[in-house]
Amino acid sequence: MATPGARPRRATIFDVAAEANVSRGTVSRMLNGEPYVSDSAREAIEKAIAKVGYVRNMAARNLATQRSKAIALIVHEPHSVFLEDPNIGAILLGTNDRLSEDDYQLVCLIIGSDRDSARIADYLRGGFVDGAVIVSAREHDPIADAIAHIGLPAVFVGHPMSAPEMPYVGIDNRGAARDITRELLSTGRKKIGMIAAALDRDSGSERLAGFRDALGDQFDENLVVDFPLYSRTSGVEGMKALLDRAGDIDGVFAASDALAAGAMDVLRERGRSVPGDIGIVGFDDSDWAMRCQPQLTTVRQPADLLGREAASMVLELVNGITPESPGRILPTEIKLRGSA
Amino acid sequence: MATPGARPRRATIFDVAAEANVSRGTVSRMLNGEPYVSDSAREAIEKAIAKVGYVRNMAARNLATQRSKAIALIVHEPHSVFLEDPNIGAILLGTNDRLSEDDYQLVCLIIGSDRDSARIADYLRGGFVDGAVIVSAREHDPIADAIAHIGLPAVFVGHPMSAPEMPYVGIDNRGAARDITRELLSTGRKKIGMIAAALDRDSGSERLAGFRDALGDQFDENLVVDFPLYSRTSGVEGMKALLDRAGDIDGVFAASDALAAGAMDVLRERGRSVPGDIGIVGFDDSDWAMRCQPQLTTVRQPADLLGREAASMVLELVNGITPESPGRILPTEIKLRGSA
DNA sequence: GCTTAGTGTGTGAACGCTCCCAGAGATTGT
DNA sequence: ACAATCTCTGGGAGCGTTCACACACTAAGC
Repeated sequence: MATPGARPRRATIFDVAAEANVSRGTVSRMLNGEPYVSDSAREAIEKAIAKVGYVRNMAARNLATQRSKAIALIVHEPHSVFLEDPNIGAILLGTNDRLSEDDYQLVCLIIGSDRDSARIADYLRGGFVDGAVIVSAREHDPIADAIAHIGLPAVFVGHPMSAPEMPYVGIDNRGAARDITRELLSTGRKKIGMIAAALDRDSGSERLAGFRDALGDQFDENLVVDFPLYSRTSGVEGMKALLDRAGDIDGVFAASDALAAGAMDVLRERGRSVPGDIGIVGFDDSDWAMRCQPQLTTVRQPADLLGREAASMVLELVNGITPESPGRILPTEIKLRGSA
Repeated sequence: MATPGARPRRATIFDVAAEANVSRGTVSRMLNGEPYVSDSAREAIEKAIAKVGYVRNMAARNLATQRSKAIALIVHEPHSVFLEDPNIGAILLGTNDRLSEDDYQLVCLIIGSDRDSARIADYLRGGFVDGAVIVSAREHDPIADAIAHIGLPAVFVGHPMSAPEMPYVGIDNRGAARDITRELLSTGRKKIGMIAAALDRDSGSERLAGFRDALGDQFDENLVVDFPLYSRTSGVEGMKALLDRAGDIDGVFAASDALAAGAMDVLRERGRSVPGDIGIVGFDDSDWAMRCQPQLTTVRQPADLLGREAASMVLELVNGITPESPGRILPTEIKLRGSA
């Protein structure tokens, strides 16, 4: 119904060629920065392009070259987490920055529902993108399977347990969790619990493993609670549960800053002082950490660099370079603040 | 330098046609859900598609149809704001949801630098998308100009002052600011200041105008401070400045919740009680509002619906339907909590 | 003066799809 | 029984590129 826009016909490479009195081959070579274009031709083409207002038709180019110069960023999170999790935003920006250096375009695909999953799998198959960066894949993620099946160059942020052979970039969640738990131990805490989350993801289960590593014999399964999401509300629930189980608990490792923030709210409500009565440490160094009172001792993870590195890797894959190692681990850093 | 992937040649519509013993015309009709395809043909084609593993090549389709079934979401914000502002995420998700209902794909384009601007303008011209939703355009935004020039169907979230004739969806910032300021007045405050921000955007300047409306004669220019960004740090600075200018100030309208949160941190530090000594109201009803102590009285704006509505409008435009009114205003709601 | 190599240019043939038209065959109306 | 209509199908043309090849011209090299 009604012609869409009825925009004037766009100028094509033919128009430019005619205007510049050269052939389309020459125009194409010039456009692609290939050698063997004389100065006079170059100049005439530049003038002609400006005159007829030519811009490349990417659909045609994609069809002819069989590539799109676009990379997908696939985020698989329910809406609430997408909004709350600052890491995702930072990864997004890091990826975008790196891709733009090579004139690749980032295309964000958000999986909220199963319906999204199917459509996005089609999209990936459809040749719209040359590669993908996948954030926060779960175990048995249908998208991860689809990508493997299509054979699309892809890099995971985080190390998916269900596809350990795929290229990934991540942090040493286990080591970092171990280190920050030791930090908590070093303040003399005796009864330390953990609010864990997202055990269906590598980050979640590794952080728990690191916690266990640090505690060794002292590890008490009863002092670990876990939740599906790294959210503040889970932190609230988790802290309440821990206090119920052990009123004399004096240290808590929360698997994310948001969890820690929720936990601290509960403690404030119940009149327990932090770090006096109980020490708390988090993970992420997100803006939650700075907003807590006292500010949170936590693990800083370089989210933007994770994005950059993932982008670099996927570009390598797209260009047929096999990375020497399938995974890259970026360093983390403990940020000592007041909460422990 | 190494063949990219060397993936096996993908099945085309020809392969399907051959396998099903029909012509590509019939396959195409079937794929596009057109009438006049016999049941036997349909069945044979379905089998053939499954057998050869066919998926449409979108680049080819786009070239033939001259449309892409994709809509761009253009976010023009420095990185820090992108990460902090919860509205952007909600708009993003709302837009994505609406588009997926019509099987359109959302493509996020983030403008961080000028370099991005140029590349994105090219991208938009390149025929990758059929339309665009633009979030947080500034005055004299180069992208807005580019879009107008290309003639791409576009809808703004917020009402850009430099392009008032463009379709947009927004809220009544001025009215809402007036209402919440009156709320503050109704608690008996006498000396009310405002921490304004982003005056180069409609949201910022309209909120200031609404504040002025509500105060009428009592308006005191000296009690207004303004900042470029709606950020917590601006709120900290702003509150300090206001206290310097008028130590007896007893009410503050912050143009965003993040600003209000910063202001409340300063007040806590200085030992002023909220809402006892001073009443504070914000704007956005973001998660900042719930995290403040006490929780913030604020204006709820339906960010996800803004996204949905913008998506609906751009889909109409793409389909050649001219919206009856150029702009749509969504209702806001005052959330009374404890801060005023 | 004849090959050889290096530059620069033009053109046909894809790329994989949709659109459109011609036409076959079945069904209906008079 | 013949025209008119409706349903379904096949295939040519075109979308705007890139790519590979053929060719023309120039400048050396022997």
